[in-house]
Amino acid sequence: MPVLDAQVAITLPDGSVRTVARGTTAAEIAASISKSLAKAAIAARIDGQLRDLALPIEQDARLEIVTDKNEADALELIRHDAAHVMAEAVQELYPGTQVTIGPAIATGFYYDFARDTPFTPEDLVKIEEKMHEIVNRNTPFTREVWARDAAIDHFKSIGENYKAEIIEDLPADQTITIYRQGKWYDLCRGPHLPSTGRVGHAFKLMKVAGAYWRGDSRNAMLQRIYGTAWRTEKELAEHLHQIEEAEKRDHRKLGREMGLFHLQEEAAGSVFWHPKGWALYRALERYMRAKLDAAGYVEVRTPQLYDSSLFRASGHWDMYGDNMFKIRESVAEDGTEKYLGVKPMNCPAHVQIFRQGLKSYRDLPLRIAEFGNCHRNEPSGALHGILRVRNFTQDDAHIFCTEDQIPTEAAEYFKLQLGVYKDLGFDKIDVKLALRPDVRAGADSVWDKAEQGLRDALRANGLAFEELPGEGAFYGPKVEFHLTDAIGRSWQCGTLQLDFVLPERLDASYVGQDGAKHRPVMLHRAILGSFERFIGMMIEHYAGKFPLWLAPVQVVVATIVSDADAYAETVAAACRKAGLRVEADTRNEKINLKVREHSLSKVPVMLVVGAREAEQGSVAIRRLGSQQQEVLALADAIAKLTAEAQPPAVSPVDDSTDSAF
RNA sequence: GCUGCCGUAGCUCAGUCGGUAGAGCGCGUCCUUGGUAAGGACGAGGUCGUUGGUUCGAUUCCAAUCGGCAGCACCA
Repeated sequence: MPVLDAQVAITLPDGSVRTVARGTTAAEIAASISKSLAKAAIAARIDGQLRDLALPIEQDARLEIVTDKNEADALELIRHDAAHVMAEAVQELYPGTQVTIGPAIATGFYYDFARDTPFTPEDLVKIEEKMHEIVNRNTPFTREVWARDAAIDHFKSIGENYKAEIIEDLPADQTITIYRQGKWYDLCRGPHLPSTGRVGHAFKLMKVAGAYWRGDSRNAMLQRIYGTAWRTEKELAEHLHQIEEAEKRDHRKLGREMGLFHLQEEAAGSVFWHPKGWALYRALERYMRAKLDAAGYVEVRTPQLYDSSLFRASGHWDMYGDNMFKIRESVAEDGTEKYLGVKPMNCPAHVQIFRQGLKSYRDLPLRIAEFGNCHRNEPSGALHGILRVRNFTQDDAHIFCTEDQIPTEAAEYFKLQLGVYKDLGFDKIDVKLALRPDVRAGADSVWDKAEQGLRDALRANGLAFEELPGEGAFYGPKVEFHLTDAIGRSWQCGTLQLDFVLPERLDASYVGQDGAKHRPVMLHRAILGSFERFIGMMIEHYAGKFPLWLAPVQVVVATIVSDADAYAETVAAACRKAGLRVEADTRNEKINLKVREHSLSKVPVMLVVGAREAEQGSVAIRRLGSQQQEVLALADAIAKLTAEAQPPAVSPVDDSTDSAF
């Protein structure tokens, strides 16, 4: 056994080294540095690991004293401890409730409880009060190491079966630690703050909802209480304010207020696009079509209904049959039923187009695009406004190419896609690579190749990415593009999927230079994802205030006096002729009201006309959000607005694109 | 799909301890012609999500069902 030094060397962040007795705690070292640091200390970072202040240091180490200035660490600790405080509060108020897990999350924490009676909003108020009480008690968190079997037996004996189960499933070499706060204690890996008082009072319980034990829908449903917690009351207030701001942007609310679309129960999960919403949709579609044309895609249109045999062959019938809309077409005399399926994606259809006629390597890459209208029978609980619907249109395309062409095609796609996101107002994009799922088609060697292919393509294009094991599609890995919106929320939109499996299953082939048949590779790709979802997201991103080229109504001509009505119609007609989406507001209302209403409905430009403008043949331009007005001659105003309303840098349509059929 | 909550006028909501309902905004008509974020008066509008049950009587109580909201699960 090696002889242990009685002293250990502690390296502080400033590079200085202190020699202290073995077993000295970080708290003691902080105290030796300064009184104020000892007071501010909430945890320690020992060799990069966040640990308890009270943990004895047994060997040479780098040490950083964590205070609430270290935002990420402080929030993590406060939230995690708030979860413990909440669990204590719940068990104190509602004996018999079992605790399970309670982690810190992005803006707060939650704890899952097993209890037969549902928690009510009134219960949350009581729990919150009790939490404040526990924080005021300021009892220290203390760490204990328990023997595994003893811990299991103990938790079973007090009826905490979920806890016992958690311990049973911990790796054999894991130290079982228990944290105590006064009379209450919980199995926990730690670390924790020095005492409950350090949690502070900047927390609030937000909601209670169901959550499956271990996230598996086959398991019992627990009750999850969510809370938010911050370092200061100010941070808490800011967060609550941000939630209110997000609610104001809700696309369901704005969609109604702006007259864009509606949903109704007779067509749950499908969108009724109103004229204004459809104008927006068409503007986006027109832009996308021009981008695809310029990028050498060919556009197609494929059927909605297919014999089930196609989806059986592709694998979708088995994988996703429960979420497909199926129609029984006939029953044969022997009882055999024949089914049709409404297409839930476009890939098998595009393979059918590829398969028409013999394809040569000279035809590749073949980029088949479709604004593909799909139906998926999403579970009722999944539906959400127009963000998650049962009928949607993908900006879908499948690139049939050779393996050699993958890097170039991927690069072209990245370029196209990042340009589109930029044009649409998004410049923060996170890239993720979703790897093979447990249930999948295709041999592992094929998956190795596909995954590596995407990694290579991402690296070659300088895109940093995070890997997500198990998240890929059943036929191939996928690159996901997550956009960050104006208020910092993340939305998964585009994907690029590399697929060696479907061409095989649906027997797609081309004749190579060697005269033999070869399998093409398929790249599945979408930039927006679906128009419905993307538009919903854009409504929230822009808070309804779209750039001029996308705005559902670009211009409103508003009259001040009814004597200007005829002139207003002239102005509106001229705008319309120039291609602007325009409305004339000649109602017998005051200009104040008109300005207010059109401002609230986010119309970017108002052309105000009164007797003076009618007389001079001019318009007073008033921009949304500005009090300024600019009086211009009608022709000048139209020229100016028309120029501004141009969609961003769309190259002209290239009609010479080779068609393979 | 699961858990919880909810479904009253176009919208936001109040109300009925069981006796068929109200407000504001919006809408219509009229007055007002007003220069950049709400001018005024009057009026119309609801079989209280649907179906069934309990009851003399249900929008109110119960059940089922459909839909919505939050979260979970799912998301080719």
